[in-house]
Amino acid sequence: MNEMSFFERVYEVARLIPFGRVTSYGAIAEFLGTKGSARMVGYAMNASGTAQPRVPAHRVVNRFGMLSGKAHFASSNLMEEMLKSEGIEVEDNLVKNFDSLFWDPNKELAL
DNA sequence: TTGCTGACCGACG
DNA sequence: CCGTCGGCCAGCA
Repeated sequence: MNEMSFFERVYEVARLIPFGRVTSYGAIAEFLGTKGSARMVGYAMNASGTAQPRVPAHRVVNRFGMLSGKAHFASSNLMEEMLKSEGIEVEDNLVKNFDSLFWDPNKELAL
């Protein structure tokens, strides 16, 4: 469970996101120890489409709870639909109750 | 090999 | 308040 590439580590954390919860790129980056490299997390998500098992990239949003990566899904509305499917309310590309739904790996996992 | 890019974040004016 | 810029660093041409 090591020797994994940066991408795989991102996927690992992303898969740990509970159903109906969301987290941010920065939170994952911080958990991985590369806080300033939140962009890498997003970049990793870009390749998550080929990763297996599938990574719930739709549960990963930016710091404001905005669906910044929705444009990278198969359909522009797919991300929002998936979130709604989990009971997450989305309005104008923004996750409602983001503060309540926010899942911080640093806190929840807290090794 | 070097350089550009990027699903972000925080700081600065 | 709002727009702009730099930094972070792993992939890819």
